[in-house]
Amino acid sequence: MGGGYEGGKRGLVARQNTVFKEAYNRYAVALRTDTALPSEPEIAAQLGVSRSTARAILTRLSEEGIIRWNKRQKIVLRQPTDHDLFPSEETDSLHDIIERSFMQRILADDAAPGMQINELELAREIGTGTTSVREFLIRFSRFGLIEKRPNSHWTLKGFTREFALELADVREMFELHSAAEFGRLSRDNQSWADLAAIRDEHHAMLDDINQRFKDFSVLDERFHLLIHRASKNRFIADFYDAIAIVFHYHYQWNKAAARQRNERAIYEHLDYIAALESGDQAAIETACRAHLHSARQTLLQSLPQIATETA
Amino acid sequence: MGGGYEGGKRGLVARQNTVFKEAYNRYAVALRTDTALPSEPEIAAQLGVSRSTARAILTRLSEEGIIRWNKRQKIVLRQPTDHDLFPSEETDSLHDIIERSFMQRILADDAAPGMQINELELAREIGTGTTSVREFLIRFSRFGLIEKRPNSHWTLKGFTREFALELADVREMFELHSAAEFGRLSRDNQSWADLAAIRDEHHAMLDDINQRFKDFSVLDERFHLLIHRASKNRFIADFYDAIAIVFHYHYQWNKAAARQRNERAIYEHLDYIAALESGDQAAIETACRAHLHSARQTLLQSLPQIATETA
DNA sequence: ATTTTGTTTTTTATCTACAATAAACATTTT
DNA sequence: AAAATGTTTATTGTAGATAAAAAACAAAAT
Repeated sequence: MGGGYEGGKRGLVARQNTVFKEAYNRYAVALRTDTALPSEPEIAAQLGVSRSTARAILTRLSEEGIIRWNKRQKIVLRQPTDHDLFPSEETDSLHDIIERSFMQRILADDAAPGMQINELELAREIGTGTTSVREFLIRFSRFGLIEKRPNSHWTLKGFTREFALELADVREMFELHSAAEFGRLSRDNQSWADLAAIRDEHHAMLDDINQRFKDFSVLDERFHLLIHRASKNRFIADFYDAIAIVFHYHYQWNKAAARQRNERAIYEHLDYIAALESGDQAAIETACRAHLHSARQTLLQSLPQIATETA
Repeated sequence: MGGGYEGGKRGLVARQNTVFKEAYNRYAVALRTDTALPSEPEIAAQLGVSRSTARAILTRLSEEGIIRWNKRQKIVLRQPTDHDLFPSEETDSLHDIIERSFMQRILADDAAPGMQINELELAREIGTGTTSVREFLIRFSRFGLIEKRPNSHWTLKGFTREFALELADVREMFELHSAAEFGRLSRDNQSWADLAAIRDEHHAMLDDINQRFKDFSVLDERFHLLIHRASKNRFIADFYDAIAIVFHYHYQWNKAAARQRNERAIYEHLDYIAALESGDQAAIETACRAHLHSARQTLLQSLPQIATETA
């Protein structure tokens, strides 16, 4: 018996076992016939879940005849098939479902700044309870795209020109600070190796730019994240997390001129990386400013042309 | 009948009518015998509540014999006494109660960094439901003093030296930016008048420093808030809101050397204000840096001497 | 003695319900 | 006609309940 890890229909149940299902899928696809599995605590650590969840996974694998399990002996009997896995709709965490659904709505063209957001309506549309939606909105409010008046509704402030400018200003302050800190890291710091690896990936992407320009945003995020981590400042790190999420969704729906824009950004990154590696603070600042300036232009150009915030 | 605005004991009821009670008190104390009261929408606007709540207030005032109410005619019959008002425990919003209670706990000496925070325990201690505590913690997490691992507990990161240094770094970046923006405001902007008023208040406080040094923190907050508003940047404004709350509670429990510290800060503010009024960007930067430097020292000295964050 | 498994307890995540509050609609008064 | 009052409806804020997931405790195996 799985001890409480039974399935159920969304909306009728206190909590979905998405952690279990997602981890089950992850573990199942990595199984190889005839191998022996490690101890329960080790499996739990590998998957990043508790031992209770790891045991639930083993229980189900055993029930499905994928492994033979007897105390310490856990042997893979057969390779799991696609049929054995949980469908992807059941493995997404509720938070991710709400986030995706909400971002689609607010980045859609008909979401006008000033529009009010209704918790119950949103919950019904997503097929979830109001508490989860509320908590999501509270967390999301730190990104500055929505705002609430107490005892009243949330208001969509929107992805406007004002928002983009305010975001760019803070981003520039933070990145100049972080880049300077990065330049001061001792040469045996792991970050230098990571930077070199990212540099090489930029070159590789450039060699095949026509095919790969769509992968740039992931690389871009990793690069800037690496720089921001050097500042060892939780406020800067948090802010960059926020930026990354907003950009992730924003650029997903705004792919105009991506190839040219990305190619240019790659060259700027390479200059920026060279400056960092030189350790020359003046050169770092110059390259950082140059890149930030064009990143700001890119951001402004990607905005819907009408959106101007209403007070 | 108040139409749903009946009282009840906390914990047995879906929602406390603190908005009503707080607004009732606020309105009652301002009443003057024999005056006539304005229309319902106007009362609602004065109090910053909905007309429904305003009507509930009028209903109760009428029931208590404080006013005579007949449609448009609302006449004050007698001055309300202290006995007519709701006790202060019933007028605090749940959010404020949780905030106060939580800040007391985490700034108490026995709250060690790394300690885990239990939602249910906290809710029981405060006498509230878990949902409200959860939502509070989510909102509070933006201040960087607590952190959560999903599906697991919150961890107290604590008011440590690392926290203070990271806070000070961001604060300095933001304030230098805001001060420069302030210097660029056109001379007819309202902020210049506000600044002059605050300057005068500094002088007044200095004249009577032995009595009034305890009021400095309120003035300090207003001064810096005014400067930050000049940047018109939501991220900067939000960050300063966070700082203000943290400082409010922190300095409330750390009053050591307040007189001398505050007197020095007043002089620095006056230099800073003079620089702003001069409009000379170099002078502004110098005065701003000088004040921020000593504010950082003050903050570091106010820390509990042991607290060093554990990874 | 330490690690692993077996079992129980604690805590979080989420749903639902309902009073407080806001907002909308309808009627009356100026 | 515009503004005020009267009435109804919609929405938010909070408590309480419960399954999932984590964590703690206990027994067994190396």
